[in-house]
Amino acid sequence: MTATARKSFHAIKAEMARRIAERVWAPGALIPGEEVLSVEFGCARATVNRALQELARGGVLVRKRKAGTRVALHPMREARFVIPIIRQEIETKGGKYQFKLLSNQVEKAPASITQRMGLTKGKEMLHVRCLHLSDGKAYQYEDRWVNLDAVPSIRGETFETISPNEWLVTHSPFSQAEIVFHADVAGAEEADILGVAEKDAVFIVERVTFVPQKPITFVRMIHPSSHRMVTQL
Amino acid sequence: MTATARKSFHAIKAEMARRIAERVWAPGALIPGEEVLSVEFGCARATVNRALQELARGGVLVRKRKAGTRVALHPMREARFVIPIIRQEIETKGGKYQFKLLSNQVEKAPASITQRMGLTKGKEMLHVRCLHLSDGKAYQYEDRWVNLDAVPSIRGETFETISPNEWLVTHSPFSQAEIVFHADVAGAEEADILGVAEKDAVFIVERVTFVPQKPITFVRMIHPSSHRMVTQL
DNA sequence: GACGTTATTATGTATATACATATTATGTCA
DNA sequence: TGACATAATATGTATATACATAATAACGTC
Repeated sequence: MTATARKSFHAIKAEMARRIAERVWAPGALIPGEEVLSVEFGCARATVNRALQELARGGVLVRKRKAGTRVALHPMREARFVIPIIRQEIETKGGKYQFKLLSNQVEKAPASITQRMGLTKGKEMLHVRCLHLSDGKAYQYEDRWVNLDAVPSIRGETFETISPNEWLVTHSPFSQAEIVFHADVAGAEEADILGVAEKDAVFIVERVTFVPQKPITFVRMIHPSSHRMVTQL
Repeated sequence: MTATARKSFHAIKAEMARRIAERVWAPGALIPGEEVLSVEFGCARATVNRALQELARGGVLVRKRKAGTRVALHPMREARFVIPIIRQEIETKGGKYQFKLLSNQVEKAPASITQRMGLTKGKEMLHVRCLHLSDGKAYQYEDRWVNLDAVPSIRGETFETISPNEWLVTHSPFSQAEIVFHADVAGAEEADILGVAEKDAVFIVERVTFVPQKPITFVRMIHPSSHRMVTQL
């Protein structure tokens, strides 16, 4: 008991999660303070604190100084999913990854893009379009605009061996992003590229990445309706 | 300096995040050890450890015992979104929430449902369908199946004042869930209920919740194509 | 009783220390 | 040289202690 039985915060966290799941600690109820729990679990307060903080960050507990800790009334639990680079995503699913460059040129960006990135209308940007395939089948159509002021060195890149996705990941810093998911019907061009029927449903992910005050890239990723985005919690 | 300048792990984390974002610490590079960093930042190793651990959990760092800490080569950053209860989601967006119960009865569940939940084929389950509205406009069509063995007390509920969503959140435990997002075209019934054209795109979220070994509920939530799911990271 | 001040209290964070654990590097022996 | 035991090392975790901070409760004044 003195040697082996050092309680880890993992065990304590799990036990507390169990109590919440099984309603030993009901939603909205105030749970014992850290001091009390540390005595109950036979460990230091810091250990209980770590367990409680992690649960609070997961959204199942709500903590307030002086007021104490209570079980979240509406467990607005957070779903977390990883946003891997597309090649990894495909290879993880067991597919053979390939990509096809469709176009790569500097153009005046349409208002819908510049507005989204907070840039001046009609700005010249790099426009790259490519198709990512899994086992030879269209998996994602990527339509990307890159702010050349932020990443000037991308200008000469041919993207023959590396996708714009990976190039940016390894060559450009970024610290913030906004991601939007939605559904739409495929336009004529999209349908043609993805090899689906026009007006078929598509799953769209749009992402703007930037460092503070400086937009880097806007990308619109379009998946056929067979695509599933899955997460566990 | 002695009193005020106690470095918080927040500040250290931010500084390290900056170094990663600005490529002072390049992708794949090994960064200094905790001991070294604690000297540099003038704080305890535990403080550096906490900052490093949080960054590692966010996916921008990869840590391995003995091997050290390095900047993630492919920042598989995780997007985290909160899954609030639908009423909160609508009210947060500034809409007036209402819901309409469409049906509520015990039926034999179709194979697609029982299979998804790991239950025996043809099992009797509670089938509840309802429509959530924002400012009077269809926002989400909810089609739910509840395992009566897991939540027997739901049998008598009329859902006149509370939605099945909220009822379950407050009356049923759950510890795990699987969530799937995808796009599809609206079927005739869905289109009718949501008030959109048939074959229009819809955004679908499906969720199975369960406690270990015991499925609780399967819900299919269908949004019109105007729906946007947004997250920042 | 309304209102502002002060005490109290639970959580939040920092620190020094100690030991645990995983993994790599090294050294020894056949 | 190769296999295997051993040492070295960076991170992982626990603990006691101390102080910071936010929010409530208690109190006293007007």
